[in-house]
Amino acid sequence: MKYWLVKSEPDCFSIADLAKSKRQTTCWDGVRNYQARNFLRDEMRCGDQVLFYHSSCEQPAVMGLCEVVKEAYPDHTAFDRDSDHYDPKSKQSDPTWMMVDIKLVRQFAEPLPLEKLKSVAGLKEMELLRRGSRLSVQPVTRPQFDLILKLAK
DNA sequence: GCCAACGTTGGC
DNA sequence: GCCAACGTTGGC
Repeated sequence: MKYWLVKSEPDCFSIADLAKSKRQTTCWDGVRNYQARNFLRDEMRCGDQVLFYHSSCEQPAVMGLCEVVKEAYPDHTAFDRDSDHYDPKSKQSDPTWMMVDIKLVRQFAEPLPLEKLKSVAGLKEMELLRRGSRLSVQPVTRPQFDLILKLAK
């Protein structure tokens, strides 16, 4: 099993929005970065555990835990002229962009702020904390993942 | 294939 | 709103 962290701007789609979604499940659309796409497409498997992170907001934080419930399939928003994520270069016959479905497992009782993560010795190597890191879908190691769940209690 | 210009991300 | 870091684009 693998472990991941995905970023979302809460103004756009928050963990509360996920909690309100049908079956507490959403398609993770709009990823338009090749490295992130490759993780989604090539490595994410059903049952993988996913940390849900709020970015570009007042308090950037890990908000809860999700899991992958559907593996990669074409991101239809890339074909939609009216979508913010429209990409004319992605063709139905050969889709450039993919998405997975994730389901909420549980929201943390308290957000686990970025500021806190920075102070934890065992998380020094996290991709999230790397200077200039912008990956919106990123792998998390098992020890990092376990530590974050422990901190979230 | 290089690299400057530009656009985006995301913390602060 | 600022700005550093990064990714992409496109001329050459």
